Amino acid sequence: MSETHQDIGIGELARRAGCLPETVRYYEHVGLLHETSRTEGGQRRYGEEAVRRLTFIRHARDFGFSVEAVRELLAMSDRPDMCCDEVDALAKHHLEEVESRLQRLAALRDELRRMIGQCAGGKVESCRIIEVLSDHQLCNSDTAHGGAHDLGEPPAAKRT
Amino acid sequence: MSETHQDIGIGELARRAGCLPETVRYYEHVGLLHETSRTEGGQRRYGEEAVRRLTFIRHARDFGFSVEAVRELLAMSDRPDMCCDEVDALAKHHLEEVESRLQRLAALRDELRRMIGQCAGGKVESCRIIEVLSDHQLCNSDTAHGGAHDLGEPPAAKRT
DNA sequence: CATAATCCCTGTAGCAACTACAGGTTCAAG
DNA sequence: CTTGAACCTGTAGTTGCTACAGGGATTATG
Repeated sequence: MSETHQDIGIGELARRAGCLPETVRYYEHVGLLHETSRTEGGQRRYGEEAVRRLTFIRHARDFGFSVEAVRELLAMSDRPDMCCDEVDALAKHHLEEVESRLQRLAALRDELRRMIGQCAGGKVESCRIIEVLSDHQLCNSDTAHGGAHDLGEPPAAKRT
Repeated sequence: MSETHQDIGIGELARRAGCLPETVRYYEHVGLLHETSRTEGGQRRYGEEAVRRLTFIRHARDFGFSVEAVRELLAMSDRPDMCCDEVDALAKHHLEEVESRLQRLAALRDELRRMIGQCAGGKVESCRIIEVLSDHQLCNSDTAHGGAHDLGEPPAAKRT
């Protein structure tokens, strides 16, 4: 029966959405979260609406939507009367990207497997892995893993 | 019959390995490429060895190896007498990461497809996509796409 | 009421792995 | 000798946060 209006702090908000207070301030900074009311001492206070909005953001991010895409999704969900074609288009576009990343990642996996499978375990001198990395010709160019830049490296996600 | 020693510039080197001069300087800065000889005017000159090394680096990066991993691979390929077990281990570890990313990406794709498939195309108000993003309960928690942080967003790769 | 234990504030710097300038120098061709 | 391309260094931007530093606010306890 408490906490119905603007009575939770940034830490509690973050906890409820599964992120850190820093992330909340970051979202405010980049405009995904509106500025909220403050206590006399200047500390942010939030209500249920903020919890929903932040949860939406986190969830969309979990789905791999970029912050820019989330901004658009939020703008759309703020206008319930609008036709959801744009939402649909955004999601479909995102799906295409995910599928393309999947394909290239799968090709990469195959190459890695092949490479590892061919390593006989001797000296580096004759290591198939080093060889393949040295010479592009040696790998299956059909499945062309044409660069992994956009299939993403683990950005070292530490959860405290 | 020319360019056998140290007679190509940074631009040509970059072109041959399929990257930008800035990238070459970056690799030198972080120690993947050794410092090279300079002209009297201070411009870098490279030879075939640099081309091979840079190609190796780019190829390993294309395979998704981090710069740190590439550093290790380079160190190993610099000692041909060593046993290639470590190379093998590094590649296998990388393969595992790729496979785990693949799985999560596939789960994500399934969720996206489901979400999009359920969108009936009316108003945002009743859009299934917005609903799913708003409420985690609505998505298939079994295939738990537990956060896409480490499956990677396109880092906005613009090729000029 | 004092004090300690948390919380929270702003602002800045850092991560990966580059890319993109700005403002100046050098090189190669004509 | 002059033009224009290539090159130099150094710094700032990108994405999406995370991690401080050096304070102030709030809350719980003695």
